[in-house]
Amino acid sequence: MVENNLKVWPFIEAKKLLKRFENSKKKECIFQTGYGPSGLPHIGTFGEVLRTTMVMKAFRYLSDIPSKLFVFSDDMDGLRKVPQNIPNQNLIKENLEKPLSSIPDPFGKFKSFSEHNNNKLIDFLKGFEFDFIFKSSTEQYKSGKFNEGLEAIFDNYEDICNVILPTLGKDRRETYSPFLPICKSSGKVLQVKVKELNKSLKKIVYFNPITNSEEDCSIFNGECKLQWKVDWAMRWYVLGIDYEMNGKDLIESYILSNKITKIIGGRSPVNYTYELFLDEKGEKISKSIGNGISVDDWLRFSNKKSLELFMFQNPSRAKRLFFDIIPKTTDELLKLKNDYENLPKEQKFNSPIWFIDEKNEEKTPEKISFNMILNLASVCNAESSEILWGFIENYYPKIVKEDNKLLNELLGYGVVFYKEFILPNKKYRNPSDKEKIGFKKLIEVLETSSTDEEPEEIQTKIYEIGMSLKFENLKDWFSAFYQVILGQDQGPRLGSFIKFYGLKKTILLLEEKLSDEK
RNA sequence: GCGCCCGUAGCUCAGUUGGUAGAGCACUCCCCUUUUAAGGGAGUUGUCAUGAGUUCGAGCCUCAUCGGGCGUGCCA
Repeated sequence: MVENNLKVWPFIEAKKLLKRFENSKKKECIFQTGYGPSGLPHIGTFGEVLRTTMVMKAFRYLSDIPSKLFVFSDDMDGLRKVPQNIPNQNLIKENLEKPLSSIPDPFGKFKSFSEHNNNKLIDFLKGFEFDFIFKSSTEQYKSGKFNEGLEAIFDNYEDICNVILPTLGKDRRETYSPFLPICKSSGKVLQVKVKELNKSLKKIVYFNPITNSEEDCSIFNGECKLQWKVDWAMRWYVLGIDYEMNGKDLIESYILSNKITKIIGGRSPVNYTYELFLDEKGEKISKSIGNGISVDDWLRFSNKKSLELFMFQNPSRAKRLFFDIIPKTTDELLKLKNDYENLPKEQKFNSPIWFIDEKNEEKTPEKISFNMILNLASVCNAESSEILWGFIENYYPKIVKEDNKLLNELLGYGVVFYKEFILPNKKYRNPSDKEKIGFKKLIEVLETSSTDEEPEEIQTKIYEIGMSLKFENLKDWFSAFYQVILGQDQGPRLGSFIKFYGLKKTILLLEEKLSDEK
């Protein structure tokens, strides 16, 4: 059997699901990932959706059972703190503790804060062409779709409390309730003790500190929501979730939700715990601290596929997420892509490429690595990818631009890298009188040169200027160009540089530096 | 205190079911060079955190110790 050779983690996960379906009458396999819309989607959200999608892909290969992915937004949750990265902070402050879907959009574009963030998430995920169905918690509650599950929780109220209460601290134990009523006068999510269950009317009775009176509310149709761990269990139960992964920080929550699911007669999904992302110092990445790097950061310096590769590798191992791994991962991607074609068919399934870029249409010349491109960008004033392309073409004369879309893309990232990290750190020194004469001569020579000239010819002309000025060490003449004109100690071969940078542009650059001098 | 994860070359990390320790970067040398390397080739680098145990054989399995991270309140 081919299946025995499928050893990468998404296939191992998919096989667990196959086993689950052996004794099940279920006709559909549902995957779920969760998202808290109090902030914008971050790299953890992305990783979870991507990795779940990879399991789904493996499952679809192994099984004919239809499958779908729910991306569930907890937009019924009360907002506890004002996020620091948004406008109209006062507006949010006035609406704290209300469900996210009842808080106005501080950006003024949508009906609510959560709708804004939900839309950001959907756009974000669509940008990666994920195949998913979005689910809003608020919508599920208010439409009554959760009623069946809410009733199951209500009917097992005591058993559930007996599971949760021992895990809570003393203070919280006093106020805990699986049901959190939504205050009818203030709209806030109330964390209050339930005094009584009205079993015939399916209502809860509680003391509302806002109105200072005893009130009741139905458990149905969004009049109250469930506390998180119970909510998770109820959601598995009602939506029939078969697979959900979570970060290591949620292990305890999963165990509890698992117990609750059993109590209400459900079956917990197959679960996979992935490790958290760490920053450069080895500490947990957190949205509020802002350490580590974001999806956007990554995509400024490399492509989506490299980020996907990073997410594929070793989810069960804590990984440090900082800038240096971007070029590294990109080069691994290039290598894997180049190797993929020659893999025996059964080995292809174990390659990350099968999961992230099965068609694998775009490849790069074997000898060119992303690290090399970045080095190249840092030495040759890479203001545009055209300049980089010139150097590459010079080195690999047979290369055809139209056939190397991916390479071109990478050159673009090289330019970004140059502008971001190299350009701001440049230090230009003033030329000596002798060097000034040399540069003026160089301008004259370039002005009379044809644009057809080969790099070698230009190189010879520069060399001759150096000779005519009798530099003690000819190297100093070339160094002067790097230090005065390019703002760095070393650089590319000048003949090539001027050719690819452009004669006219080089003249302008020289004139600019000569007149800038103070 | 308890639970889980991690500790492999100077740095960042791979090491599949136990079978002679690997890669990239860095470093050294050579090639290429009418100044250079961004390139090509060769080379150096390890008490696999420590100590014991199981085994013919341990980076991998077991136990203990040390060091780091996360969880163990609330919230999600």
